[in-house]
Amino acid sequence: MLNGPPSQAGPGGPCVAQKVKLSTIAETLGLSTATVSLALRDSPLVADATRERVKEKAVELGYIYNRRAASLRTSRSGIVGVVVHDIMNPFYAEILRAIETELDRSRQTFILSNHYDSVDKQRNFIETLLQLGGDGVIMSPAIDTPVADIKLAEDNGMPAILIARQVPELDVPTFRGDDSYGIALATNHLISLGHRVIAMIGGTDQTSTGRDRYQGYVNALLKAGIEVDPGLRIPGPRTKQGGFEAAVNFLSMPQKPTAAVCWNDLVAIGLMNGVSRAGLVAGRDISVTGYDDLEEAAIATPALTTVWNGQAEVGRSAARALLDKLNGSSEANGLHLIKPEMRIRQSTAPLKKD
Amino acid sequence: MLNGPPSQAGPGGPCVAQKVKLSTIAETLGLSTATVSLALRDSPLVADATRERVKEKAVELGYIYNRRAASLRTSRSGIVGVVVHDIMNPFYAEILRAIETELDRSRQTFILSNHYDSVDKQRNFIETLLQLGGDGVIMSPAIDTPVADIKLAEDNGMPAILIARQVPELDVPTFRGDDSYGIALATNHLISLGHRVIAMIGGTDQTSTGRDRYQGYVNALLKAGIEVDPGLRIPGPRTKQGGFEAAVNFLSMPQKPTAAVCWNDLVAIGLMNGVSRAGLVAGRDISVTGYDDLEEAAIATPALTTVWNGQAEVGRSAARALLDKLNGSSEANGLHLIKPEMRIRQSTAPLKKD
DNA sequence: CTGAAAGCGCTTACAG
DNA sequence: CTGAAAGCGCTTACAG
Repeated sequence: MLNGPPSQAGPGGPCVAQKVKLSTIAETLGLSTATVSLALRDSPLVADATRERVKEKAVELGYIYNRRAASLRTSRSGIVGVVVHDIMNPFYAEILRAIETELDRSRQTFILSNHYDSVDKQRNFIETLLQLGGDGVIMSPAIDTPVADIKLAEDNGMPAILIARQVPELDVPTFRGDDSYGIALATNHLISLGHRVIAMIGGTDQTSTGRDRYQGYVNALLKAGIEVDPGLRIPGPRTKQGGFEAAVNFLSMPQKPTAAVCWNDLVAIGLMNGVSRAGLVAGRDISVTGYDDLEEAAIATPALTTVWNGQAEVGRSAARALLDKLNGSSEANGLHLIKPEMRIRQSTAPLKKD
Repeated sequence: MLNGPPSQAGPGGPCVAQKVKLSTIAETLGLSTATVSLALRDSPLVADATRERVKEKAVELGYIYNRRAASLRTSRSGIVGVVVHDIMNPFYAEILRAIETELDRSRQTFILSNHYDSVDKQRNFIETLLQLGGDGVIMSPAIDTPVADIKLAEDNGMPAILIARQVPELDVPTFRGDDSYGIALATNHLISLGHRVIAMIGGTDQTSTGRDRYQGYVNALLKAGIEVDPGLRIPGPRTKQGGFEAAVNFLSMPQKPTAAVCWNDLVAIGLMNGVSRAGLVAGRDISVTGYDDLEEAAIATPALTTVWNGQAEVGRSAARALLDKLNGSSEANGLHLIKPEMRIRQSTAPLKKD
């Protein structure tokens, strides 16, 4: 009992039988927990030699910092929540990638969730995040998100940043593309190629994005003196499947559209696949534009003419705005529109006169 | 000071100036925190009437449960970590969707991360998860994951479940498809269509999956008495881009392959896009098989012949295995192989005799 | 430069 | 059925 080997130094290095905590290190080294705590966080208050001793011992003992305990004390958790419609959608995935890169740099952990446009699922996520003491939340709000749900976060000290979509009457920082302008770019491009009967495929009026994009299409037509025919609109899911299924409908329209403005790249690719089952090739028999300029757009066949929508920029800006807010500044309130740009590839071509 | 209105009951309902905690509810109601705590968690120890009063007051005050405090006490956090190569890859996204569904049911929060095959990023994630007191981790291990990194989790009471990939000499529950068997299905399918010069596109030997798939392809050829030509293999990224770029290489092979077994659906779709730029159509001029049966495979053009790889099943089983472990049972150790199945569509066709 | 002590907001025995 | 008290593992003033 008296001179046996110290039980800590078992064979095999950092073998954690009893949980190692700050106080374990403190006792082993004959220091106070205060000093150990400061040393581990590189406080200049601690002597260099002491800091080294502490850090070495921490590694040796396999110490694991308990962030729950720390954040209970400091009320900063290092957790940021991100909730979007569906991370499987490459549009959001590209945004997330940029957010991840930015948050990693600040050593924030991020918690991800889909809401699939369920307001309940979204509120649930916000509540969980609050319970975990989340520092902030970046969200692409679900359709019909009540202002109260965002306020819930903000009132409890968890700032919110909005991406891709907007909630009316809310002054939180919001980053998204200028949809109305962007879709007009695509529509104008088709008009300049001689097209006059242009369908609009995909999307709904339930989101601000959906309304803006339809409006942009309508405006561009009107400006060119082309009559707007609501029958040329096929609303629907914003997915490849949605575009694929719209193809039959598109091809059987009595107005015989020669071009399609699609809600996004996914719909456009699906539509191109669909019409090609009928032997038609985009860029030859019909013209198709996408929206977003996903990484995939350039390697689609034919390569997709589309509108760059700045996913990476949206993600990066949103993350930075949040980090800024966490550090006390808050200049970023309000709407930040990113200017879309045309990307002309092979899926559009001049109208052939019969 | 004496008979002003109580400061809690400000106008506008649950307006949280001071942070509302358990003790706030307790004081307001003249109860102890113990009783309030039990009431909120539906303990049968508490009288029904008391429970109702507590719950109503909690809502009224806008109380937010502090999970950090609770988990500091109970050492269960309700957090599960999930780390995969890249959530933007639909293969993983489909697995994640199943995991999410399963964990939601048990009210576990999940934290997601990509490791992009960086062992450091992966270890970092595991450490963060430990610091947050994660209950468990589901991972598709990065290439060359050291056993020690998994042990780090397990030794600190955080069980690990492996998906899609394996770490040698590790007995943790592992769920994946039977790659060697599955790729043989695809190869045999092409052989039965008369193909003899069959290329293998994409993948590397650095993952167990990569080795298994190449081996399955080799085995199928040998069994059919076809000589294996290593020159017919084009290793590469497992992405659409990778398949797209392999097309040139594939078309210029001196052996003139008539078919391609692709590492996965993404590579296959990329390859089909690539060869179609040269005017060749899969299912007519060449035959192409994919692997995974992503949702996208069925709507590709041409619809992709592929191998169902059970993503949803992998995700569901992994999540259940983890939940079981957290509840004390641990029968699921070791490897669980899911049997792949052939899905024949339009991208493969009988060899045309010239 | 280091230590003693209080406290973050819960839950858990233990009493009654 | 309810309450008083200790403790989870940190950090933060405050002393020295």
